[in-house]
Amino acid sequence: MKNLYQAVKGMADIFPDQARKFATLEAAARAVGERYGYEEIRTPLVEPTELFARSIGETTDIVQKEMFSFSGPGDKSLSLRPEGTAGVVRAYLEHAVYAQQPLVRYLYLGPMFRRERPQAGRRRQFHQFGIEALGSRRPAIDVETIDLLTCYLEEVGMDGWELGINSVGCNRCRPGFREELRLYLEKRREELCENCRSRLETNPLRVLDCKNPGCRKVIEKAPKPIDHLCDDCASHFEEVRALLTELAVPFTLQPLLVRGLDYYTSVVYEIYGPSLGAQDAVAGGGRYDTLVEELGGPSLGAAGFSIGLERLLLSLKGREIPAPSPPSISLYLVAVMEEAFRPNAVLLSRLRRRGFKAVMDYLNRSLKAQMREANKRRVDYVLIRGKDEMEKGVIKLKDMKTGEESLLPEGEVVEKIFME
RNA sequence: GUGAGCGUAGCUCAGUUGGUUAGAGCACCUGGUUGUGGCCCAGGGGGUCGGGGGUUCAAUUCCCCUCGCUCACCCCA
Repeated sequence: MKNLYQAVKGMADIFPDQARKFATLEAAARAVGERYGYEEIRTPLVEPTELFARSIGETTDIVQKEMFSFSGPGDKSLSLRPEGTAGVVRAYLEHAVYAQQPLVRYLYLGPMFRRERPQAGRRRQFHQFGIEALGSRRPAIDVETIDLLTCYLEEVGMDGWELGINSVGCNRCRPGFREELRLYLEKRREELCENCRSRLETNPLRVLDCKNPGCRKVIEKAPKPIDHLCDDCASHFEEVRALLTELAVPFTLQPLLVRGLDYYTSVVYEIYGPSLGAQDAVAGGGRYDTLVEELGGPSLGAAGFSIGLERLLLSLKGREIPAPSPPSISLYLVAVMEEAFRPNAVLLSRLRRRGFKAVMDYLNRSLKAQMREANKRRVDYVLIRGKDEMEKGVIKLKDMKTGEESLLPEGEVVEKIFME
């Protein structure tokens, strides 16, 4: 058979094997989130393109070339969300949550979309778990989110991660720094890659992040944001580091760390995973103290992070990821003859409602084939109903581990299983 | 957007220096017990060798184009 259709490039089908793992990561996210007081919020997958352009930044790669955009009603441009923060802040403002609660903690889970060329650890549709704390400027909130993140990593069994942090300054100190950096880079313009030359005009901070060897050399001696912080930013960053140290959360200062989303201010950080190769950033986050106001809301502090589930799974590869729910006793119902099919179907429903994991055959297969299937499914018990059982008004219960069989009235099946 | 690699069965892959019915392992189905699983045995289904064009008596194999996938750059989760 030839396939008439195939999945859109970069959009993966997630089959049960893999879906189980996602479910586990998601369950852990909610569990850890709850302990820290973060509650789930679900916002639309589609938002006005302008929302993303305003928040993430007009000049960022994400906005300039990675969004799935299309025209909605009234020719208004809409986009599939490339990240989660913009939508959460939009919802927060639209419903004036700030007027009801001075500090809110949100958690979100779901697919994000970016139109990049797919490769290891990168899909066009990928999944993130994210956290947003809106309403406080205290360094302790930054630390709370980082603490939550590292707690989550521990919870899902990841080790070998590294936390890199930096401060990129706020609206007060950044413009001055940006200009100083721009002047410095301008002088050595010839040594920069083409990409960085255009960044010079649009977003000079991004040059610090360039991996091009030529640019690296220029960057070495470039002014760093951390040396140009205003007093507020400097003391904020100091407090964050002090608290992290006190909590024994290991981190390294990375003066060149600048995030690719423009809304970040002050403290930023990334988690690097082991054995991830080129795409080693598993999670990223930071503070965004001006975004809420820029989107038309009150002036208040906020911080958050997001973690990529596909990448987390990649760095967890080879590791046991526990099933999200404890396995229950499993049964397989065998009908030896057509007349047994209906009573089995009825019993099947009853057993399921009693909490058993139970299935039966719907392909009119032979007894042998049904037994094979039961075995393949590794069920604990098989219930067999054929001519003999029908006549005697009983059903045969077979313990697949021991091979032991017993005849008993249907009503006693449940008791019998629990007794053993 | 740029570069590289790869497309043979559901999966993992062999093979064809151009030549009749293209193979293996796993998976799937049936049977070996008139009503019983695993192991074993026997048999079976399933491929226009990614698609199109060219060269040739003959192409899955050679050439060209195209599509798809993967990886890397870029950027990010």
